[in-house]
Amino acid sequence: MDHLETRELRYFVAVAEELHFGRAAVRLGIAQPPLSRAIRQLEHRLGVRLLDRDRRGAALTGAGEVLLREARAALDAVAAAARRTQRAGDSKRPLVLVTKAGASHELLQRLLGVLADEPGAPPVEVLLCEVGEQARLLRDGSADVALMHRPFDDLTGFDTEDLLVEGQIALLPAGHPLASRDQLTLAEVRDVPGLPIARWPRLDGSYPDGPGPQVRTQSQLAQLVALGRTLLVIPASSRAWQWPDHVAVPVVDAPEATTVIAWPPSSRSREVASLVRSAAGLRGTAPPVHPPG
Amino acid sequence: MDHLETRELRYFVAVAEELHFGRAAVRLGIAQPPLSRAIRQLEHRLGVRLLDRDRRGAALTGAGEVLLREARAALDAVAAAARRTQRAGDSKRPLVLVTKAGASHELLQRLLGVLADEPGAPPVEVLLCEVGEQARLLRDGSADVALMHRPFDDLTGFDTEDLLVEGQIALLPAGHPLASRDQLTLAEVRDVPGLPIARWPRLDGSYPDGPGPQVRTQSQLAQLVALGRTLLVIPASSRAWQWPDHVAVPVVDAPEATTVIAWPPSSRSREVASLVRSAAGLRGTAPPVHPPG
DNA sequence: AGCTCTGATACCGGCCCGGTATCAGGCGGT
DNA sequence: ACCGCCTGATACCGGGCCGGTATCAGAGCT
Repeated sequence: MDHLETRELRYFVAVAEELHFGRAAVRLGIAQPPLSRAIRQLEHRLGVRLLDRDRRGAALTGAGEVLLREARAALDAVAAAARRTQRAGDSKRPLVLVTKAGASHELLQRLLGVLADEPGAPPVEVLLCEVGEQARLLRDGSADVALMHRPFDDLTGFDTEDLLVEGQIALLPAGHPLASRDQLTLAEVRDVPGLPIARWPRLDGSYPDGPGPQVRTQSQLAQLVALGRTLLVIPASSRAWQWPDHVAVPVVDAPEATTVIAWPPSSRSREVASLVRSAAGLRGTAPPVHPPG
Repeated sequence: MDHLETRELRYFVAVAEELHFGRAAVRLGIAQPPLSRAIRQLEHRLGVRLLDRDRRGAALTGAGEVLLREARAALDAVAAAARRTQRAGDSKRPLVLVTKAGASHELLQRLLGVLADEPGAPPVEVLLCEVGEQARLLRDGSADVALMHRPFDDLTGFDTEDLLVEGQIALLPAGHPLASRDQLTLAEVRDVPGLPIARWPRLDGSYPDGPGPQVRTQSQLAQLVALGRTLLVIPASSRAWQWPDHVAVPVVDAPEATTVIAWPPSSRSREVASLVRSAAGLRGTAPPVHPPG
């Protein structure tokens, strides 16, 4: 058996995602017949049936599901190789640090402040992304390091260093009965009448069933809270993006949220190591969870 | 910029490892001119110089070193995609568990025993490898799970579950003065006259400098100990491969060794999950470190 | 039956990969 | 200084494979 080419993997991923040869071909910018042939060759090469063709499209076999998952990871690795190599070519390129927009704002500010003061520190470019995108940007080489949050983000496959452990708060619309409380419990927050928890898209882009509004970005979420349509429980440091119409109330029994700095285990460059060291130096200097007074 | 193909990565890795276009071409089974052209195209495509050509061969640039590391990881991921897909095609294929030959022998025996008794457990094929090979076999899809040892093995990029924490022992030639001791300390074991620590090959195949003998396999090592040429400090459970000519003495202040079960984060199949669960069920049943009596 | 939508097949042209032959240049030996 | 020798680079050619167009085959629907 000789080696797979990324072209074959890209073609397969397109078909597996569209479950339709014609649409996949359009997405790839080629015609349908060569695509059918390529998939057939791939199946023959691997000796495994990947798709069950049908009059109304195609369906993944068990092996096809495995290959879809593996192929995505492999393509990310190849893309990462290209991106990281190109960035290694630019001498004195900045490191890219990615974080969820709005999360861990104080920590990030302090980190950037420390780096600005240190003469030897590498320049850092901050890339803000939406929820759940950090892992992909880190995996495919678009970013060098990420601030992520345990237990919310998927940290598998990364090296991490804990930076900050904090409690969580409920973010409520100002004026809501619960907003005047000093503290809340998870049981009180769950199933609040008229304030269902918002629903995030799954990895495949579909939404779970439920009563809450569908959201895709944090600004959508922030506005929905301000409009009195939903509430959320988030790490205390996310208060940074609190609106005037928001009220934050500590949730005393919520699991602790840990902010970590994460990087791909393969990229152990001096610059990344230095950045991680600077970040680790901030550990234990968490601001108080409750506002003073 | 369009996409890299694995062919280009394989070619580059060959050249980067050989540092010689001619030898790399032989290894790849192609002629030298197309290889030179392919590398040149790759450099042009990435917009980065990867190799400094020279009258006596080639040398990696900084970007080249990055690409070598990344390309190896990417090629492993692609190979893993192929292997895992093929194995997914065989219905009721056994899971492959890889471990260092001789390590954690009792734990492995107990694990296999438990799995044999459980009716729903997946069949397991055991693959024994040499030191440091587990990570690669796991990464490239040749194995589904591995028994590895912290802090000795490189666990980056894998999900793990701790199975067994144990002390370490010194394995000495029978008849050596230290062999009659009840226990030893690291300081005593270090720099024993006439018993230098053996040297293992680095990732690139070269050996570090030092007085000890060069070894590549555990059986070489075992024999060298029996011959009175070296000593080693290993987890207590590795006594399983103790020879009659070996004597094991606990090293009281050696760092603890943890046996973990590891698997690629991408392969979260039911079978792997079930195997990990069975293995985790053995936790805390470590045999005593000191032989009874 | 006929339309439509699916993927499969047939065939052809162009590109790119890989081979052979050759070149260019630095180094070492006598 | 000459000549081999080794390095990678260049030139050119042939074939295979990829991708395009045209067409087929079969099932569901009206």
